Amino acid sequence: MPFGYEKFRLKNGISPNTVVHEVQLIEHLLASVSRYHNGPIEPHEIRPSDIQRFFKEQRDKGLKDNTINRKLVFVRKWFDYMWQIGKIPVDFMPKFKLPEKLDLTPSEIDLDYKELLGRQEEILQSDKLALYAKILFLLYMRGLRVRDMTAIDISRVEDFGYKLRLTVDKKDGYTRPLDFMGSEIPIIQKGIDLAHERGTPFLLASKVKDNYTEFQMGSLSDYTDALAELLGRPIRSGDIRFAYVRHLYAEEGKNVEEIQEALGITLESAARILKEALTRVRPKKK
DNA sequence: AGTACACGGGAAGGTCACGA
DNA sequence: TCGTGACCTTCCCGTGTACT
Repeated sequence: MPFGYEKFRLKNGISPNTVVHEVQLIEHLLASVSRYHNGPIEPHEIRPSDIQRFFKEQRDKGLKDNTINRKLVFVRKWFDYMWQIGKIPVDFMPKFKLPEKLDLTPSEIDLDYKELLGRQEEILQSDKLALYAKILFLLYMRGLRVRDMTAIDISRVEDFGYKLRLTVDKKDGYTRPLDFMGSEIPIIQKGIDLAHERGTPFLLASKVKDNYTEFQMGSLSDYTDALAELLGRPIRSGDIRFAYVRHLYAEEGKNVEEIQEALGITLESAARILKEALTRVRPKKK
């Protein structure tokens, strides 16, 4: 809405979800500045001090540095657009600095992959957990990112008898083989059967207006909450992903190339993730 | 190698349909 | 009509990758 920004962003292929947040932030900013000046303000009248004040307000609300940083980026982006379309004569945002430096260092991950693995059987056999919760657990444990879980195609399954292989086409174009063995097989098989029954190609599906579509993000918490309760710890794909990579390296002795292969990512990504995994993940010491 | 950036993950909580 | 599960919305913010 702010001066055609929404359309502009959408036209540039930015996902609607993101645009909504960007626009919202800009609207908040404009409202805040106008409130302070006791009346509507034109974009070219906005001063760096207005931005400073806005972010002080944001900070006082208790927002984390990362959020501040992200919002700062949104504001920058909008100013650049406003400058491009000639609505403001000068764009001061590239030089804009907040009074305090933002702390963007990621937190430590307190997670022992081996311990989690030790509880897998309990999860798979639990009669308290829905099928999807069990399938999700298996996917999480393989270090999948959620966005790669939501559209797993069951037609890409191979049955080797002793193992079931699902080939996942990831959103970034790479593919990722997932092998399931032993007691994992009946769980995945049930998921595949259910998908067939529902007439959908997705291992995990959601019903939207009487049609089964790819899994909806919002349903995720139903299952991860149940898992979290049983395990007594939150289930976050990022954390488990890092713990998994650390496990592959430190416990299974895999090298970077093998990790790259296992995750279906580039070598650079594998190296970076491994580095971060080794610095951030703290498995329990007994 | 460090920083900037794009945008997707996920927590919280709401709504709605359905069966007991 | 109450509980439950499936789906949906909103908002905060962390992660992966591109850029310099």
